[in-house]
Amino acid sequence: MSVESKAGYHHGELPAVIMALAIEEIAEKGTEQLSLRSLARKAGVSQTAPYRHFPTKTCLLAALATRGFTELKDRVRKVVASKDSIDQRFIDMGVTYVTFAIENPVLYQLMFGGVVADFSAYEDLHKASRACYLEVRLCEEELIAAKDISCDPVRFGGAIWAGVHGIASLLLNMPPSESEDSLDPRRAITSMADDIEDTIRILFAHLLT
Amino acid sequence: MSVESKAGYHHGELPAVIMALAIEEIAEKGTEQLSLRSLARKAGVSQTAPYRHFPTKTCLLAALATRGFTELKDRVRKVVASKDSIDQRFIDMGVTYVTFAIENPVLYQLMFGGVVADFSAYEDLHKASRACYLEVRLCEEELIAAKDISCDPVRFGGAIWAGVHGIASLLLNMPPSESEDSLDPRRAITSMADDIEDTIRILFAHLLT
DNA sequence: ACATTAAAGTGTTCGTTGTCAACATAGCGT
DNA sequence: ACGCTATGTTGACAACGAACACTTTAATGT
Repeated sequence: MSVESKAGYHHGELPAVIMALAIEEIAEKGTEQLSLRSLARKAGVSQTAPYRHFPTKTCLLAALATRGFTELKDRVRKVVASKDSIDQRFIDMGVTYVTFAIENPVLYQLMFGGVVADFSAYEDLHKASRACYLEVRLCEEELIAAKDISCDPVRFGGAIWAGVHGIASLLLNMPPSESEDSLDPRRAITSMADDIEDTIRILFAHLLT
Repeated sequence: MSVESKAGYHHGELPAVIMALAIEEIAEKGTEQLSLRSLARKAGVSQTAPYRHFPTKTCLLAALATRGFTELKDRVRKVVASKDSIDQRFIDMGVTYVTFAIENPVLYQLMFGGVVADFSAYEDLHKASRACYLEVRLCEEELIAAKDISCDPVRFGGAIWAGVHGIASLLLNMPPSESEDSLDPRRAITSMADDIEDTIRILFAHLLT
């Protein structure tokens, strides 16, 4: 009917709608309780319609993780492409990373929580995660070149990534009873930078002598 | 009978058997594909027998996470209780943490991967995670006292925890194509300490001036 | 303008799963 | 010996993931 698609077909919006609803439900009930059928009901379509776009439940989760990697990559790319100083760019990259995690906790958990067991089983996801990581690496390598840092790029990248990723995970998983004020990414990173410098120099350096 | 009954009842071993099998299956197929019934079949018991011990599938996952937090806490406690120097104790704590993550990837992901959405819904899990975190904090506070470090303990703890947790997550989620040699926890930590010290001093310190 | 076609959604079905209630058995304390 | 409680069994049911054949929409080429 020419009636305004009230109950009409969903055009190409169904995948986006399903994904959005999935994020909501995962945030509420967790990955385990998520059901494609209930998503379909909430979207007002047939119970098996989502399968046209996501052949399997894990495929939906993989698609969400892929979207996460892609968006994070784009955000980082913008930072890298900016005209700011290399130092500022690097800091912004860290802030961007942590900000993304806080703004998209569900996606972040799907990306790094191990729910999707084997990335290589989903080509898009595998590619996206790789592309995202390479973008971060690119920022790091620029820095290495600019600062003439004398260390293995892989190890360097690992160290930085570990720090940033650790902050993000910490902020997401922290019991809410303590340090409520530290939800600001910029504060968290500078905070960490401040303290960890002394800490690591004092402690871990011992092991290196 | 004192003889181990072959096809008899499982006595009190069923929970342990189910948990062990669950870890295996999760490692292979991921959390999503895990089924209590298949576990029961593999254990050679009735399909609903596990339900006696784990009223719900998420309860099983929560129990595994709880076990993880408890064991990690115990390991950290041993380190804290040792007679080594405070510096050494602290380093050992970090190594213990990362080692645990590498040795028990499934447990670690259940503990921090967000599969169990709401810890406070499972009292044991909530308590165990809290106890584990407090144990780490205790080690950190000893260090703060010993070194007379002038910073907020919460921020200090956060920084350290982020670093260690980041290393662990990094080692677990890293695509296997790069840096295969870095699976040794001690190397990973010293590696990070080596690089991150320069890195953070060079970069993040900029922000603090 | 129209027929053809691929994409998107529907309805139905099947095997499996999570969950539950009713029943059975082993081992324990008394 | 007796009953109690732990634990495991049996059978049942609704919901789910997944597969299939079918219908409707939108898009396209001639």
